[in-house]
Amino acid sequence: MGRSPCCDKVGLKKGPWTPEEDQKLMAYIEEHGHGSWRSLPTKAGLQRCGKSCRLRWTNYLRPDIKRGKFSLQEEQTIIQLHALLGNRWSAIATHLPKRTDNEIKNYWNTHLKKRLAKMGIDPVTHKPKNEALPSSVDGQYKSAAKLSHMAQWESARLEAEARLVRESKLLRSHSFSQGCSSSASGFSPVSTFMAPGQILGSKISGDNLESPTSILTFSESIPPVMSAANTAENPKKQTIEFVGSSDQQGGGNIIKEEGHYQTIEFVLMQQEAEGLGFTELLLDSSGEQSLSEGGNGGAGDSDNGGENGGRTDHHEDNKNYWNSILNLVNSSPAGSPLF
DNA sequence: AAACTGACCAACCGCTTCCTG
DNA sequence: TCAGGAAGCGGTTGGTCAGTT
Repeated sequence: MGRSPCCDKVGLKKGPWTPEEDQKLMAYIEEHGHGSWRSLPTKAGLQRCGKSCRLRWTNYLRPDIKRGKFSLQEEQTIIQLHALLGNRWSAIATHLPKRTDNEIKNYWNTHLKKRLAKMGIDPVTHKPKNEALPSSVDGQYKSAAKLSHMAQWESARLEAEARLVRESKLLRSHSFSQGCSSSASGFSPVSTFMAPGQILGSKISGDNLESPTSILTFSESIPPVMSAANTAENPKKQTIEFVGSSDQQGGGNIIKEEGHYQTIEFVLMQQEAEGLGFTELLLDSSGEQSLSEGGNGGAGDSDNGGENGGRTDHHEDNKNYWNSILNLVNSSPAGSPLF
């Protein structure tokens, strides 16, 4: 595209931020908001480029950032979401409140990726490294298909969320107010994972805005992301309803394709029937056994009595893969290296 | 005590996407 | 519809520090 680097101007400082610079930036944003990042440094009296200011603010100075070690649940969430979404750090970060995409990315690269690699799991594909990719094993395909559907769904949903946020900004700026068809339960139509009202890391309070392209309607608010405990202890009725027409992207992937709709509906019905949360559904990719069932999943899981003793086909491998991830995180205190 | 090594993470770079005129 | 600017995003780099030799 040939865009000129924003930090090329002479006199602009690079490198680590000093406490004084931090102070200036925070003071300015607290008073004026960030506004245009490009013009901010001049106004705030900083010898930095706008990009650097934005990064410093979003990754470090923002008051709603949680720093420090990742909890067990956060690790679990990252691994699961990475399996679904790949390196879409910002998308993953939307499900980890108070964590930045940069922090998650760093944590993945320095901790989680290595753990998976040492387990013999390809951190990119989340498959055992020695597993031949083409496989005709029925169960594996089913699992893969299910995951794939969920990934598509999640991907489309994220795009819809982004669009919704943009629309909400637009609506606000035009003082446009319109009745919202979302249920009075306080459900924010944007997320199956986030806390109600929390959109892409920011809060939209009060007004439940409706996406013109797709609406996910849940009978109740969905518990925060990947809260296995929440979903397991408190399985809630979840129904999905797509309303309206699709546009050219995002949610259209789902709404246009009847088959996907039905798949999602089916999966959620199944989930509901089994009392499983999304986490369990994901982890229990074979659909045969819930990982959250206490303690059976240890190293001895593969010789779990009964089925075809000693058989290690792809189906089994696939199932055990997700078991192993959860066992890994569960058996390892957060922050203590396993290997 | 010094040199070396590896882990960690803040910050940068450059590409992509979005927005606006 | 298009071009250019602004912001977002993910990959990568480089500085710092702790542990080891």
